[in-house]
Amino acid sequence: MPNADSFKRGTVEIAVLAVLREEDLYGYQIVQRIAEKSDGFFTLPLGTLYPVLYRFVESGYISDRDEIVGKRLRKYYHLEASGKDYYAALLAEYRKTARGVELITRGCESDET
Amino acid sequence: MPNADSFKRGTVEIAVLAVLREEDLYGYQIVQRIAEKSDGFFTLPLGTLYPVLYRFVESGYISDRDEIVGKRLRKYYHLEASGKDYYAALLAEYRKTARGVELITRGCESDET
DNA sequence: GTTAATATCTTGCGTCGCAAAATATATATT
DNA sequence: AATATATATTTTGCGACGCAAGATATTAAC
Repeated sequence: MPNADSFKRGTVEIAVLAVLREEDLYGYQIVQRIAEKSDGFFTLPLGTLYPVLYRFVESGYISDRDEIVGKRLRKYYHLEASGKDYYAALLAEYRKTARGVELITRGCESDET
Repeated sequence: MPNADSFKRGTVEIAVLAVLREEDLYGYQIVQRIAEKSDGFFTLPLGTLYPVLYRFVESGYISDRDEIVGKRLRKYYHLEASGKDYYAALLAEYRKTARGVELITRGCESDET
């Protein structure tokens, strides 16, 4: 196997933006939502999520606001217009790569001799 | 955009193994063949290819033999049985990830408001 | 004879997913 | 009441790999 995370490069960004398209969410919730929607395939650890969120905030793709629930801080993240554009570009690029893989593997299915 | 190579992580291995499934090839030829088959999408530089080949030889997935053409050395690479298995595993894993992306982006198409 | 294509190989950089750990509150178990 | 588990944010540092860049040498084109 290649490194387990090889194929996931970039898909984490797609996943985060995808769930934020639907609703503002806080970090912990983002992880859960992604796990649900991807049928348990993407189970990103928080150490993966937060750096992505910070990068996105700095890039202006998302914004954050604090809410206090009980004594607990929740930082909600909101997808901005530029983030939607970025998401569209990412998704297009991912699919282009996926098509490339299909092309290159055509006639080389793993079950052929 | 994410780093241009993000989505290509791991796909280079798939591409190399895919073209070697069909025929023994030498390095320079592998790059050309991959470019043809992928319709120009994968244009891997030789600095990317060779380390992959060396890794594969060391893993036993491929073997190499020298051939002298004129005064020029050509190192042909041959896919071994374990390499075929590895290829099958890789491709399955890639498609699993691609399905995950489709799931997570379902209902979040980039053209929706 | 000079340029361009062919061919192999090496060095080093940057990115990013993740493990691991630190910190703190809330809920459930006993 | 004490303990364990779930909730929640944050930081540090590692490892893998695609690539740019460059070194070296042969062959073909002009």
